[in-house]
Amino acid sequence: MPELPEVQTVVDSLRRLLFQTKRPPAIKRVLHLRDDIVKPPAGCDLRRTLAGCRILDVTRRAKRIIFTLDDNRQFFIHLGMTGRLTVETADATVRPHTHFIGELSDRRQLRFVDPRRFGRITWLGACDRTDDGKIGPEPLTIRASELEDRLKKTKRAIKTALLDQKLIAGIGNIYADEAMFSAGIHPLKLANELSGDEVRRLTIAMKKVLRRAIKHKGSTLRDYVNAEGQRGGFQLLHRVYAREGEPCVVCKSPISRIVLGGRSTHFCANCQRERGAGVSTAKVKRGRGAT
DNA sequence: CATTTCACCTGGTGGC
DNA sequence: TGCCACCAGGTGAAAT
Repeated sequence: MPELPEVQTVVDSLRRLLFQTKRPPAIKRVLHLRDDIVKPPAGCDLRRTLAGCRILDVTRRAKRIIFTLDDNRQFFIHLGMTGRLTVETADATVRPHTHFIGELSDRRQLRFVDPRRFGRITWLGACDRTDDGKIGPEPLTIRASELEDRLKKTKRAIKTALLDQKLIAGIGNIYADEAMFSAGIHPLKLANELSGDEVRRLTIAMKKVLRRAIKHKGSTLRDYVNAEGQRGGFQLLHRVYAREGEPCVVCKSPISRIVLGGRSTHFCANCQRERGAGVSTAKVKRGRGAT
């Protein structure tokens, strides 16, 4: 479930919690670890490897939470659909489906909980650079020209393309739908057929939606919380996602839902036209009453 | 090679 | 109340 804004919010809160003192915290020991959430599974004994490691930094790349340890060693946690990563006091109740507990130097605990177990802890070992090559650029900083180049190379529907982490990394189902609504682009439009203007609109809309979502600490539909256990608030500001049948906030026509590549896809058939330039929702005036 | 489908998991919801 | 089908923020392997 967590997409870029939720992951960024987790990272922000983790940094607040972990780096409040001058001395970087250490993982004293691993109190609990379910082995089958570790990648590569047979690679290394994470319990032993992590014991005594200092956490020098926590950052985000796409939907990954990257921990940088001593000697440039890194691992990252992907939250999958239902993962939570929190820092809690030792006496806090341990939730069901807790798969990792690391005891920190100040006795607090770093805990990873994930009921569906789609999340993973990936050990990267010592490396200068996270294996970036395999995933696409960051949506918050990509330029319209680069997005256009990448979209030109695929004939898939634009919605499907946005969800492809190799094409652009960090966008998931909620923010793909929200960004396309904001840009006034129909989800079925073919990626390589977007005009230059449409790609520019999409680039701007995507960044705007993601930034606003980060400001509201992400969307909590069910499980998602930040490292302090707090829910996000952006779900209240969704304009199309999970609003099937409800009136479009711009034109009042009912929001449509289709299934695309196995994923629920929400859009306004009036504001997001499949052919032609479409109507930029930013420009549409609410057409109330007789004017 | 590009694209689509499916499997991986658990839990919540709504219909009967 | 119980049972069951269906749905969910993701992604990588297998099939087409």
